[in-house]
Amino acid sequence: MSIALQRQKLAAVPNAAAKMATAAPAMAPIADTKSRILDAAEELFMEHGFEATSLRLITTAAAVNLAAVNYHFGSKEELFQAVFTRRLDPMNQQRLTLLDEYQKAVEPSALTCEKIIAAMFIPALELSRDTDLGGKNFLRLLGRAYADPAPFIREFLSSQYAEMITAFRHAFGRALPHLPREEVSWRLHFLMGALSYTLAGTDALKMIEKYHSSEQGNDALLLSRLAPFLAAGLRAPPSDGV
Amino acid sequence: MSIALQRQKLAAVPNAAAKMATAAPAMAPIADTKSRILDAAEELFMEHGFEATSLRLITTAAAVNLAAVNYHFGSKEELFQAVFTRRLDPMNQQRLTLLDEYQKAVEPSALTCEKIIAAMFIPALELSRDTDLGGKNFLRLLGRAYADPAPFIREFLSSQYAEMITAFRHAFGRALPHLPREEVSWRLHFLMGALSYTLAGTDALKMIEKYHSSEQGNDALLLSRLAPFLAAGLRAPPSDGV
DNA sequence: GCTTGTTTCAAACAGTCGTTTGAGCGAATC
DNA sequence: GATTCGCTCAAACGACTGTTTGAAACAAGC
Repeated sequence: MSIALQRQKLAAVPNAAAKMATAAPAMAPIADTKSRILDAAEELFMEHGFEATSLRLITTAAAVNLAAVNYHFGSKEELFQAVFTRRLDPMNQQRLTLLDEYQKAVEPSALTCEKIIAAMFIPALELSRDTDLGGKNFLRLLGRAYADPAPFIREFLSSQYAEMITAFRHAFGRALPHLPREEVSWRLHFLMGALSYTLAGTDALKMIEKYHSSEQGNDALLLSRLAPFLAAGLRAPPSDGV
Repeated sequence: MSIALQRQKLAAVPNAAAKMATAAPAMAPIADTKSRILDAAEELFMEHGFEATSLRLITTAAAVNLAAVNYHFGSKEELFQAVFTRRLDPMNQQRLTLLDEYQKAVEPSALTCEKIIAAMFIPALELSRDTDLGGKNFLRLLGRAYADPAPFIREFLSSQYAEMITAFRHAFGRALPHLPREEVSWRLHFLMGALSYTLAGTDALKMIEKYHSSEQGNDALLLSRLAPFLAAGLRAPPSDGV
């Protein structure tokens, strides 16, 4: 294992350089091995889960050799994490940027709940709209991962989310000054639940198909349903203890 | 496979009779093989998921022979379903009974959203309070299963839930007559999301520990946080399209 | 042309998986 | 007392798992 990792790490920088050099002159539309593996893994992990997806299934779908996964990523677990970082990192960064942008526009007052919710959702929705490569697949995969108790998944996700959650809890705290901080934490928790469940489940997609047969703007529709529901919940009077 | 199933089905009734006969005179506290398997499976499926939990792990934890699972349940999938039916069936039945009871008390007017939410949550909370055998384990397992895309899990769950969901959608429709039926469906969907995420995640338990160090009535506390949030969301003015 | 370094390949590794088998157990039935 | 029935047991089945290996393929640098 350590040998393979050393191999990969040593290879990393020269590999990237070589990729750039060949990518500039040639306009071959076929993705490189690493990307093909990531794409296939994203879809298959979503479909079958982590444990039930074998490397042979992934490498066959990606049309690469079985050993390529261990060569490029080190292990199956590291491949799984790479699938997440590729999309999650930019998405959470975009959320923070958007939140900051909204905040600056209304300074020095606080943002409305609807605005904060939009800052959380729009990057996720844009990702799912980005159909060039399985955005919807990824959101469903993400929703699955939330419920996965595997330690390496939970630790990885909470570290990826820590910064983003902190910023949004702060924003909601400012938007809801009458609410105890503890209550804010709880409601942010419920909000994340409704969000991940909606984005992850196949039910939401079925409902969209049922009521609005494949028209464009499904994601905007989803937001327009979800935002009023959540904003009203956030603004509810605090519970009076037990 | 079919032979094992026939075996099991033929054995079912005489087995139960023998159990009753031996249980009456002897007061042995050790559960029978079938229950021990279900208990161990419930905890281990929750901890590791379906695919990552091997039958050898389950049978070792239950202190029974490896072949006992296939003998008593037919297959690993059928064991998984048996784990769910044991708790889910009574819980959903209790939800319907409670909803009916509440409804009769206020006839002919409609129930409040809070009452309907309580009818959904109290049976779940009572199950988690039932510490004699892993109630909390089961709710977390259930939350995981919601996000699982395995066809046999999804079909099984939606068939188990169909009757309950229909009844509650009807009740919410009566409680919110000004809301379009489509909007009611969406909000029930979001409600289920916040619920399952809260009950399934380890985060909720951590938050309870953080704010209220292991006092009794955690479940009531959870309900008192969740109900106002959800009820306010349900009563929000309908969204005005996109 | 030769060497170096990066990537791909077929093949094998040592395990684990769910399931099946047939022998054996104790208790109930005739 | 012999037989049947429900149940448990150790052992094995073939299939599949993630990972490793050493040899080729290929392009870049001297």
